[in-house]
Amino acid sequence: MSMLSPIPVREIGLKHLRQACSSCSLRELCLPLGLSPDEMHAVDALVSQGKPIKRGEALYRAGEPFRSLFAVRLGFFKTSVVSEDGREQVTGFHMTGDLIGMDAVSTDFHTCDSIALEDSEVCELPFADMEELARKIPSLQHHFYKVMSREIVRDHGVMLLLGNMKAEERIAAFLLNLSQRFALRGYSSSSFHLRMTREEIGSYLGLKLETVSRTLSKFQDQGFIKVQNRLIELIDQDALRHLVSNCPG
Amino acid sequence: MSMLSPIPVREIGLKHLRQACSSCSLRELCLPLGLSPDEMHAVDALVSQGKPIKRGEALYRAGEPFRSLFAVRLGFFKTSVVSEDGREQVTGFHMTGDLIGMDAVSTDFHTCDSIALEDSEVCELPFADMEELARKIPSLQHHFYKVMSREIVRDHGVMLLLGNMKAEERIAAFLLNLSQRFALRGYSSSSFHLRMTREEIGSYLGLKLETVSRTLSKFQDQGFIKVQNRLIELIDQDALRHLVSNCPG
DNA sequence: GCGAGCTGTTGAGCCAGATCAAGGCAAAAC
DNA sequence: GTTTTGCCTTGATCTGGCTCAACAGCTCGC
Repeated sequence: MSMLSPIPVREIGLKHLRQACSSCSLRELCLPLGLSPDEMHAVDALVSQGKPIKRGEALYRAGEPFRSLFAVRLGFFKTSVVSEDGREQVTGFHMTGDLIGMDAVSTDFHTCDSIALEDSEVCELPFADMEELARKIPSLQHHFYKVMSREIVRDHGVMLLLGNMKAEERIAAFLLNLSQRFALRGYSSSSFHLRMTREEIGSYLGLKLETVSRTLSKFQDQGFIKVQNRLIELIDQDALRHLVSNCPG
Repeated sequence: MSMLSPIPVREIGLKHLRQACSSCSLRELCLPLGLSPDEMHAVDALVSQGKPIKRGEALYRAGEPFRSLFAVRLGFFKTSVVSEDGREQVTGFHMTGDLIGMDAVSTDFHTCDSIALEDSEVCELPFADMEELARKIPSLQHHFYKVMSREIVRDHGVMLLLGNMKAEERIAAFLLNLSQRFALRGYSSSSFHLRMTREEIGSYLGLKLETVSRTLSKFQDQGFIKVQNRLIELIDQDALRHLVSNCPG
């Protein structure tokens, strides 16, 4: 809760705080623009809202059968894959409005774990039903193609980061990316709370937690940011941007 | 041409060696199984076959408007993204039967370059038309979701490799992956020709070309493989597999 | 057939980031 | 309110892969 919160709560059932996509302020993040009232209603009928996930709990785990995509309504998730020999790679951090689970379409089983990093709430989009509905609503069909494509593009960006960038550049890029995503959701872009540990940041960026810690301290010494545990304040975003795009030497 | 070649050539037009998906031996790689003859015919009507791309030429480049996905019919491609400051990251190598260009759906512009590493041929799948057809053919709609999802899973695998593995493990994984993909297409899994330079391998794996070269030499010294320029022979696949899954220490 | 580039190999030395180690702090548990 | 536990920071040292450099072998154009 805070700047983003204004999701009007409308009670429909007893068990659920059931709440329609049509009245959700995150609509434009999860769904295509320009749905007619009828179409919107059809979507509402399929999506179940407001499933709570406690901090530390898994929304799903690798190997579980796939049924639904999930939209993060509130909170923060990490997704990660684990190799046979037990090494974890965080593949993404996901916040309000993000759609997750697309990797599971390929095999009908989830291929990664999705863990809540704070108390969260998700909406469930049964994929088979959505696919059927998408056949009647071209923009919905296209939307899902787009969402998956966007994930591919994002992954390519991470590959670029992991394959080419130095520790400082990675961290700077990471902070700027978070900042931008918070801004897009109406939160402050210059001051935010990290939901993940240094180790999780490191796993995502291909670094050890000590390197993450040291680099943040260094940025603080240089006056680029202020770090206080998980509270980050960006003081000089331009300096960070400069680091990301000018480092190659 | 060689073991995979038996695509019967059937002339339809004068300009094109037009050839139907319905009679293409790669069908099961590009298209869903179980299409009816009518459905197959509808697909044939949309897909234009046999566009040749010379070695070194671009199939498309980042920034170009998106119109179609492409199926590699013959040959070998690399795709790569370039950062603002000019660093290249190879995001994938693509061979016969692979579908490429999915990243472009998100913005309607291509986000990466696709370069032929040998003389190649592609089929063009106009995406808007395919989407429309997919509304009438559920399995086709699902197929494209699956293909994109598979790309996401693959990318997560690369992220794991780039984030966690050592040089030797990366190279071993790379060789095994190529081997497996050649096998799937009816080529030898133990002896193949690399279509890419050491530098391109390095870019894909987040290593410098010297490291790639050294590691291949080392594997040869250890008797795991035989290297003769771009010709690779896998002598002891188990040793390579062992490297990939047992290295963490 | 011959020279000019690419492409690949190998060596020597160096450095960014990993590893190992020791504490400190803050929130949760008891 | 104290202990526990997990998370973070910082220092010292080590090393895998990078950098720089020299050269060898192919391939392609002429």
